[in-house]
Amino acid sequence: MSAQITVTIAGSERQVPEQTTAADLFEGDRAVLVARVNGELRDLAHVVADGDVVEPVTAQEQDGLDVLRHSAAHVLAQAVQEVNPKARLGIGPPVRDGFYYDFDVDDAFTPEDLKALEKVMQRIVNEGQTFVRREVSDEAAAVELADEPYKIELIGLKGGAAGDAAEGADVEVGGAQLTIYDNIKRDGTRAWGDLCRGPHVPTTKVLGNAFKLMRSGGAYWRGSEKNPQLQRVYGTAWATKDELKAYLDRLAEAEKRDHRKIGAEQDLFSFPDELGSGLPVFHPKGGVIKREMEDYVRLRHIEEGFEYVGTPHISKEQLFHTSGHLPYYAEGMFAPFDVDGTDYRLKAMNCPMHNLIYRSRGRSYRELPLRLFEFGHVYRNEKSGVVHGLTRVRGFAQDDSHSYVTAEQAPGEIKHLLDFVLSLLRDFGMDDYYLELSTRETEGDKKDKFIGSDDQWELATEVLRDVATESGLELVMDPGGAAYYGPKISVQARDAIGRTWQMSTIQYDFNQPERFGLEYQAADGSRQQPVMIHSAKFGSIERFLGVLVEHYAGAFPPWLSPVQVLAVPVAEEYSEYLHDVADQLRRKGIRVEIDDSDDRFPKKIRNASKSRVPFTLIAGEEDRSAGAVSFRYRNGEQKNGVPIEDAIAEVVAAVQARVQV
RNA sequence: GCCGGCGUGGCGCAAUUGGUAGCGCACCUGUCUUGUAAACAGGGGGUUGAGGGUUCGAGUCCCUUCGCCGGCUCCA
Repeated sequence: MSAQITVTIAGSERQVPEQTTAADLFEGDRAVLVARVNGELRDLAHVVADGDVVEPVTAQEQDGLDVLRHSAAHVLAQAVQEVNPKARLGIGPPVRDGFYYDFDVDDAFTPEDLKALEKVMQRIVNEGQTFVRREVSDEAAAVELADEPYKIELIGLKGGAAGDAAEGADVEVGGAQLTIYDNIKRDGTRAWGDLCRGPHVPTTKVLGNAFKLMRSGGAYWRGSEKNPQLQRVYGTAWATKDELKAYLDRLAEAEKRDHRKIGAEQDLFSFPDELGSGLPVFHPKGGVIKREMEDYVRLRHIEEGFEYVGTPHISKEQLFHTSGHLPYYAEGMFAPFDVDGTDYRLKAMNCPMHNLIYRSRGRSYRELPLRLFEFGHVYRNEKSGVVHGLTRVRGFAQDDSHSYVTAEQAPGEIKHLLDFVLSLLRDFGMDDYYLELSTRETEGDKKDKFIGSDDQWELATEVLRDVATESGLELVMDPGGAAYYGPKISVQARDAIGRTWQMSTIQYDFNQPERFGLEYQAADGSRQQPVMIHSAKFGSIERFLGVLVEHYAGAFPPWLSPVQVLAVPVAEEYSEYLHDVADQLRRKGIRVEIDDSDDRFPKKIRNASKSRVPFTLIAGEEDRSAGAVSFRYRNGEQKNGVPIEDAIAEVVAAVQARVQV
C-alpha cells in the first residue's frame, strides 16, 4: 500500500493515500464541480499532494458558476464545429450571467442556427462526455492547432500579455503551461478538444438542462475595431433549471420596464424619425418629470454654493482648439458649419464656455471655490450603432458644473461634490451604487488620447482615489476610461432590478486652466493657476430620466408623477363635486386630472390603475354626503370616506416629502 | 462606424408559393352611467418608413437610403 499524505479538507486535516484526487475527497457530493487547492481552482481529477489545503467549490459560489459557464462555452464551441467544421475558434470565457464564444464563420448565426446548436449541445451534455486535461508544449500545441489561427495567436501572447489581449483571453492561455482539454466520450474516444487553461467541470452532464443560447452578434477579435470581426454567440448557464428560469424571468421583467416602451405608453417622450437618430422630444407628461428634476436640481445646486449661468449651443471652432477638444475629442463632435466665412461647431461639452466666464475678469483667491453650473445642452456625434433610447442620445442636457479651486482646495471640493451627488441620487430613490475610477492608459493604442504630464496625472488620480476610498463605497478601476484632460470618478447606480448605469461623473482637470490661461491672484499677490473640477450629477437629464422610468417601472413617486391625482366620479352626477375637490388640490400645486369620459365606473378604475397614477380619488353618494372622498392606491388598496381636508393634506404631504407611495 | 435582424393605421399584431391590406385596443358619434381592472351599437383612419428596380401584378423579390432592435467598439 502506498504511503499516506496529509491534506486539509474544508478546514479539517485528513490522512489519505498518495495519488488521491480531489474527486476522491468529495466523492458522493455531486454538487462539487471543482476544487480549490491552496487557493487555486483545479479539476476534480487533480491529484492532491502532501500538505495541500483543499476546499470543495460548487455552483453556489461565483468561482464554481464561472467554471460551469466556461464549460458550457466549450460545449457550444464543440457543437458549432460539429455542425460547421470550417468554423474557427476565438475565445469563450464566462461573463456575468453566462458565457460567450467567438467564431470565425462565413455566415452569421441566425436565430434558427442558435436553436439547432442548442439541440446539439443538449445531446453532447446528455452523452456525459468527460473534460480531460492534457499538458502540451508550445511547439506541440502549434502543430495540433495549426488550423486554428486565433488560438495560435493567443499562444504567441501567452503570459503577461494574454490578459490584456482581450477580455477573457486568459481563460485560454493564462498559465505558464499550455493545456488542451479533450472531451472524451463514454467509449473512450475523443470527441473534441480546445486549447484552454481550465479548470472544467468533470463531465458535460453537469450542465443538465439549465443552459440556453441567448443571442448572437458581431464582435471584433481581441476587442479592437482594427481587427477582423468574428461572430459571438451568447449563452447563459446556471446550476439548476429553476435558476435558469429565474434568470429568464428577470429578463422578462426588465423588458417590461424598458423606458422606451413605458415612455410611449405613458406619452412621456418620443424619437421622431424626422428629427434624426438620438434626438428625443419630451411630450407634456414627460416634460413635467423633466422640469421637476431640473427645478429640484437647480435648487440644490444653489444651496450647495453653485451659481447658475447660461451659455450658447454653438461657438467658433477655435474655442475647441483652445480647449483641446479638437483634435482630442474631434470624433465625438459634429462637423463644422460655415457662418460668414468662419467655422462654427455645436458644443460637445460646456467647460470651454464656463472657462470664458471665469476669464471674463480678474479673479481673486477670495472667490474660490468658484462654482458655475447650468443645464448645458451638448451635442455629440455618437456612432450610429450606439444610439439607444434615452440612455445614449446625440443631443442632451448635462447638469454640468465646474468648480474652480486652488490645488489645496481640490480634495475638499471633490469630497463636497461626491457627497452632493450621492445625496441627490438618494433623493431620487437610488441608494445602491458603486464608484469607478477612470484613469489614463499609459501604453497601447489609446495612450495618445490624453494630454498632460505624468506627474499631473498621477497627482490628479491620487486625489480622486483618496476621496473615493474615503467614501467607503465599492471602488472599481477603469484603466483608459479617463477624459482626455483628466481622470474621473463616476457613480454607477444600481436600479430596482440590479442593473447598473453610469450617471454622475467628477473629473479633475489641470489641462484646461493651463490652455485657457486661467489665473487668480493669491494672497501674496502672485498669479496662480486654478484647478477645475468638472461634475455632472445626473450625467444627462435624458439618461437619468430614462433610468428613473425603468427604476420605478413607470410608477413614479408623487412629486415626479406627471399626474399626481386622478379623480374618478362613481357616476356623472358626482363630477361637479370632484371638480371642486380638484380645484382645491390645484391651489396647493397638485397636478390633478378628472375622468369625465363617458366610460362607466369599472372601466375608469381600470384606466386609472393602468396609468400608474399614485392617487386615485373617488367620490359617489356616500362620499359627497359626508364631505369626503375615497382613495384608491396603486397597489389596489383603498381608504373610504376620507374628509376632503385630510385627503388633500395626505396628497400634499406625500409630494412635499418626495416619498414613494 | 462594423456584423446581423427588422420597419404594415396612434399602440399591439394578421395577411397561403408575389394576386388589389385585416383584427384588437385607442379615437369619433349615439344610447348608457351610483362603488373599485373592459356597457352596447355605429363610424372614420393605412398609396405597408422613403426612393428606385424586377414583374401582367410587390406589404411580400432586388438595390439605395432613413429609422429601430440585438451585439462589437465607444460613452453622460
